[in-house]
Amino acid sequence: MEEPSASPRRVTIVDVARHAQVSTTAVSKVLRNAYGASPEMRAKVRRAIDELGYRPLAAARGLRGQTYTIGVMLPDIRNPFFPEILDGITGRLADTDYQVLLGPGCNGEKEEARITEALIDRGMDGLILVAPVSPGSHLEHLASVVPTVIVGRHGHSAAYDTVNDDDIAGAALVVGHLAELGHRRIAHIEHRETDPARLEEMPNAQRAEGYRRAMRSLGLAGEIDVVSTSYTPQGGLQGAKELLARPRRPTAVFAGADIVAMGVLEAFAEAGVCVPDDISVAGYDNTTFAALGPVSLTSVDQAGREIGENAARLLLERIADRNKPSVQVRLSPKLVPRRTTAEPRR
Amino acid sequence: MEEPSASPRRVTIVDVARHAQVSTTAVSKVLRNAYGASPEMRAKVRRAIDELGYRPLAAARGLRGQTYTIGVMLPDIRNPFFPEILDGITGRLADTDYQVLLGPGCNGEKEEARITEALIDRGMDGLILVAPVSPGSHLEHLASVVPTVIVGRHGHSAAYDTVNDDDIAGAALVVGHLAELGHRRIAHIEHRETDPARLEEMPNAQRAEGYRRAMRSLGLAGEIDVVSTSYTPQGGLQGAKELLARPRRPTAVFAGADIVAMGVLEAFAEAGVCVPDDISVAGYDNTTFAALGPVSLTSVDQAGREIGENAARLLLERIADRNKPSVQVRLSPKLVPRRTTAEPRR
DNA sequence: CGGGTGGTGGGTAACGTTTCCCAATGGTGG
DNA sequence: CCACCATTGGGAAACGTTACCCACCACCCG
Repeated sequence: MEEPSASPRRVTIVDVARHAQVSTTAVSKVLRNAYGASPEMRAKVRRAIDELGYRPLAAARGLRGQTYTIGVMLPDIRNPFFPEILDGITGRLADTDYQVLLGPGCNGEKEEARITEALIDRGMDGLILVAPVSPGSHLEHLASVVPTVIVGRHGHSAAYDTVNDDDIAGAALVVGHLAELGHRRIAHIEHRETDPARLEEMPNAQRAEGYRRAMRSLGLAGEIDVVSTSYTPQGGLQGAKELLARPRRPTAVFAGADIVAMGVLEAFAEAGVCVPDDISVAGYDNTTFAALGPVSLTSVDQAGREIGENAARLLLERIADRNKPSVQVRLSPKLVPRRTTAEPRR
Repeated sequence: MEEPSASPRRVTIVDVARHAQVSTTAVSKVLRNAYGASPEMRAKVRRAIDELGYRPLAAARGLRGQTYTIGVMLPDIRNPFFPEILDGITGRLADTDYQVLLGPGCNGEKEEARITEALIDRGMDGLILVAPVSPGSHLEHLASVVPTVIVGRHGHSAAYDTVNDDDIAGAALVVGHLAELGHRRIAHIEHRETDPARLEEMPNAQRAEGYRRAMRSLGLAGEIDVVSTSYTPQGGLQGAKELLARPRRPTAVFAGADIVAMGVLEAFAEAGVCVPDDISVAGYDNTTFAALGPVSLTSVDQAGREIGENAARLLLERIADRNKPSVQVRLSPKLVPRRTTAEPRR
């Protein structure tokens, strides 16, 4: 009696070698485009590969050489900004042998460490970490084990490359836009940052700092009003409620991220506050959500695709030469004014 | 002269064995909770593992046994419904040794095949495919190679388990709700399905079929009006424009997915059509977007978390026993009425 | 004509883990 | 007291691929 679906043993490099009447070494050389194989040999081996439908097993490759796999970690799969970055990464990697795998959403330092370790254990050739919250020392450690690119986190290291958007400038764009419309009482909702070490490195902290600086430079230092919650719709909801409870309500709210603005808009709708007639609202990230008709949220565009492309490019370069000097790429944000911001009511 | 950051060789099972003064076999047994190790031995080995900070290398494990990795493929990372499923999966797997990795977004059969193959090449112990578009024969092939669970696709097989929501019933909920409000001219925007083989299996086709059946059973067969586009905001935009151009405009639109409804709402806003005063709009999936204040979209809840939990559970069972009979789980949808649906204007 | 030299091809030992076996021990029932 | 068994431990051969090195063959140059 035979197993009904006894999976037929996988085709290996040995089968290919036998079929093509060459050595396994030769097949391996062809697979890796390595030196030492004549054109005729290459053609013969490739034919055998096609005829047998051979596919190299990443696990076995990883034991000696590379797995041709890049691990990507996104902090929050729900934030519609991150898929843009991912598109940029996969786009840049599309015509290489590399394949991207994603670690699933994670929140918190502990979970993040678990996932980065899992990615390393699974033999990733390189890591792209988007807005990681781990302390810099841990990032350095990771980078010493495997080529790494850090996206969306300021502060740099000789061990890894970084790709960033200028969040200080982005915040200034928003504040400038609102001030130009005539607003003075401009409030900001930030993502609470407790760790002093991260205070300078995280984009959320930079946006808050950019807000403060811009307010000061416009002579609005006295109007600075920051609410600390989190970069989630719930954070926006809560922040907006706090602002509505102020004795002197702000006339404009700069939410640190579009998903925060989502919560803000919801809170205002519930409270019967009209946007932009009663209060203007601006977000950050220019997600697809912001562009949407019924929302039409003023936001800041970060060119997520470009960020991802740069990250992938730098990672490939670092995989090729692990000792190359580290690179910092900084891109510039653009304001996208829409219908949630307008002149304040007189 | 020494390398500045010459990555210190990884700790292996051999190091652990030496440190604990036992054989590598013994360490392996402890790692896998296998038979043949006394409690004292286990304690001794575990101590050595902790002291050395040993972590097993998945690639090496995969060569003989398991990699303790589950591959998940989502069709569209931008559709906010899918993270719910993912949460269910990771939740169910949280206190096991298994780790989830995601294949990045894919569209089209070819891309899907590439990613599933890449996941298999990378030694996944099991696959969870969400709403795959590949032909059934390809799914059977995959399932013969590696334990597989198919989510969100009707039609079953002895080779794999399935988890579904009853899309026919869900569509009926929406149509029933709109009819009860007094609507008769209820249109539907579907995701175009060209392949006849998939016509019965894909959720989008089932929703369209459910719409038709519900219309007929309510005596509204003459009012059936289906526009075929795609499950994207752009698809909704285009579909809505087509409907607005009808000589007799519908009074209600049932979009096959919330992201489609996003586009519909945008088109209506642009055209100055008021929702729900002029036209009612309903979606499907009950995404976080639908719940949002300024949107408040009537939708159908699919219990994505529960879907994911079931998928993960079934996959673990199938990994444990590859020859167990296949299981089909079917969950029931729930209507969530919100502010985009109302009585038609007289 | 001897000895480099550059272009080919292959043999073999890793890589880190698990699986398959066998050995030793001590207890147990006939 | 002998066979048998259950328990505990380890040796060694896989798993599929790549890295390292050596052999061979022309060919060219002095």
